[in-house]
Amino acid sequence: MKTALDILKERGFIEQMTHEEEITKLFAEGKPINFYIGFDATADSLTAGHFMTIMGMAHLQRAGHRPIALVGGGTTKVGDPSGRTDMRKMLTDEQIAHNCEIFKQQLGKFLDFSEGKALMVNNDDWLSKLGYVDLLREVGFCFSVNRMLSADCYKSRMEVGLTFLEFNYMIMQSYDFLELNRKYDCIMQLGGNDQWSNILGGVELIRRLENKPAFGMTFKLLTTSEGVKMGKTAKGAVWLDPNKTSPFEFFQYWRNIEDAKVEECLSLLTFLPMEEVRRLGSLEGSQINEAKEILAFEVTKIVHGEEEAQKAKEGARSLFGGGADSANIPTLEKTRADFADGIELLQLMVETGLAPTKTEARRNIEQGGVKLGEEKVEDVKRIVVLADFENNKLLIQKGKKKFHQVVLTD
RNA sequence: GGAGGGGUUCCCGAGCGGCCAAAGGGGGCAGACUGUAAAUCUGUUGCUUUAUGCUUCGAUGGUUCGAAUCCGUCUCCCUCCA
Repeated sequence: MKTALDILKERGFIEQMTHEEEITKLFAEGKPINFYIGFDATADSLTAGHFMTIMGMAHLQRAGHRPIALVGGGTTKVGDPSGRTDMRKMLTDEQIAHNCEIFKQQLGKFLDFSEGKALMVNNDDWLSKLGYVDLLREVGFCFSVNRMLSADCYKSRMEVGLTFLEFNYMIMQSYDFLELNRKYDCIMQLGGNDQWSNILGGVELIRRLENKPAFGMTFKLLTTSEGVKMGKTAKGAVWLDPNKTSPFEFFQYWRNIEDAKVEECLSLLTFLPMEEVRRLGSLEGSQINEAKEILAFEVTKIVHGEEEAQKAKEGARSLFGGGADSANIPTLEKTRADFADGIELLQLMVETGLAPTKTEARRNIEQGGVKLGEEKVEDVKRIVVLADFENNKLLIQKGKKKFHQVVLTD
């Protein structure tokens, strides 16, 4: 009988764990385990980066364990220095509270919170109430500054500077674990591998203070083969909020994943059985495109629902397959009156977001990268007029993969 | 608190009175090659009404025909001392 741990291991989630033998035994007993993962509310949406972690939680929940999703309203006020070479921008309390609300809603889509099958907490509830001296006396003596400084998450900051505020982050996170342990009997903390030292802090704190077992595990971080964190683009993160990253863009992100990462992504980001994952991952040459499409579809389905995933898939197929059905690609609505005198193509490209500025749009045209429908645009000063539309639609293509359509609405 | 060093375009980093919209690298974008992949090669990379145009080199005030470059003030960061 496979334990939840076996499943996570088989799918390649696990990077490190604190007490492997004990953890293995614990899972083998089959009793529900209360575990937690924290999400700091640094932005107004979760990202693709969080998604993998959430999948880990979902697998554990499916196996009967109880996740505690912790939203870091309090820790965000401090700012995690892990993996950063500069200090985080300070957010206002209102922004943080706002972000927390959004995180809660989004998390609710991926985990089953009914009938106490999962819990949602906000560490601001207790961290903000801590008294400085009380905290120092309660947990301060458990932390060795020498050891903290040697922790990985602070190393990168030793040269450029680390503020006392950030230095305390580890203590805050450790305190969270202690609090959850006391209140909800939470005995395990998971997180991305960059959280390893923060997690260790909590595990050791509980073991010392409560004299009880506590465990930590970290998940592998998804990176491209160059080692760049996956889920990031030049424009920023790939968001789970459809208003920040449209389902179509989201789909395309995974559709364009590099060959070498297909199997890993299928395994970590979908619920497909492992035999299927391995079969798809072993496809070679252009056949691997089939696997990429399945990956993109499955991930989009989990995040945005089956309907949106289907639309994105069809939209992509028609665009790249040369079909004419462009119903599901990003659209800009315009009225006929807007085109009375025609509109500069440069202007339209900026409005659709295909180019950030007119200069950039001009450059794209000069370099031969812009198409109107089937026509390659040669003239930088091209004016778009009603006659360019077909069935009230006009497709603008920039480069090979960026499409946007303008639709006339009257 | 004292003494030094520094803040340059998305990032790193040169420039130290005109030849600077600012070297080089990274990243991005476009083109070629392809499989909506990777690698490679080429071009490009402040903005606009493309011009002997406009706005940029931490902020501000000055010197100068002319300042990223010199001077004053402010601000932030780093190192050493206390």
